Amino acid sequence: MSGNAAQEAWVLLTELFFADKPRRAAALAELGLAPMQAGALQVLDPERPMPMSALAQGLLCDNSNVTGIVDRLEAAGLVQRRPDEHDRRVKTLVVTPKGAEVRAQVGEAMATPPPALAALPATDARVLRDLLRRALG
Amino acid sequence: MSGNAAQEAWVLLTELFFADKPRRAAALAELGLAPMQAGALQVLDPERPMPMSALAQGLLCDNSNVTGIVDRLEAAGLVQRRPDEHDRRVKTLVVTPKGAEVRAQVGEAMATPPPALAALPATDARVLRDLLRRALG
DNA sequence: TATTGTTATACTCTATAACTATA
DNA sequence: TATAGTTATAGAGTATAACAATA
Repeated sequence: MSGNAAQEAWVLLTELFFADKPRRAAALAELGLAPMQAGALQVLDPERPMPMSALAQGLLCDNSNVTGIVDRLEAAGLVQRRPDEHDRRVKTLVVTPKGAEVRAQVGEAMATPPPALAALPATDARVLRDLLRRALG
Repeated sequence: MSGNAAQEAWVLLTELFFADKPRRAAALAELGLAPMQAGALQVLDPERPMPMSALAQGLLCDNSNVTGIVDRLEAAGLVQRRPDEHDRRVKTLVVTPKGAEVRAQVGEAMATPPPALAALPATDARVLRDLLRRALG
């Protein structure tokens, strides 16, 4: 069972992610965001308002969870609920200018690789990136 | 800023992890464990009892968080608190036989790579594993 | 005085089911 | 009937500060 390279790689990746937990938490705390609030901002597109249900799908969670998350983003002035023009059951989420700013900061913080990756020789980094592009492509 | 291979790789890895969230949640739900309970079981060593504080360190969280997590593991019969022999402030955590069983199941579930990784050609998987081994030392 | 583990408090996230208003 | 979003409820994790027992 231990002669599986993909499995070993996955375990190593899990360790890499877990070790990065404090850095992510600190970065989000500095922006005043809880994890799912940050995730929601990333899923939302400032240029393309989307319904609550689309956000739930993007966050891989239930519609009912999204209500509270959006409540808090709205209270922070980062997002607004707007009635949909065609279906009056739907509420469309608009990212405010301030929300777009914070969103960019979140994106930057989350895209910063942890030390172990940042320290990779350029060749290795490219090999890794290309391999992942192919795998997820 | 976008010409950074390590950064792109990190973003792809984040996506890979995020997409795997439902699978992990389902696997743990089947074992009747919440995420941090599963993490605690992984950090604990059935052969080497450790203090609460060591578990907190392993979980990268505060001592106060561990109290509740261990309460629940103990209620489930997976772990026991035992007084330390040398320092009466310390409580030592012992994994029960049932705990060791569940721990192994958690380990197996978490080591299962997501589809995108499992589908890698053997050569790619080895390249990835070796690269990560080097990066994480 | 410092440390281990607990308690208290307040907030966030999760899962489920019931509810409303629309369709 | 079915769907979008909300509400209600209960459990779980988080951060912080205060606390008791022990060192």
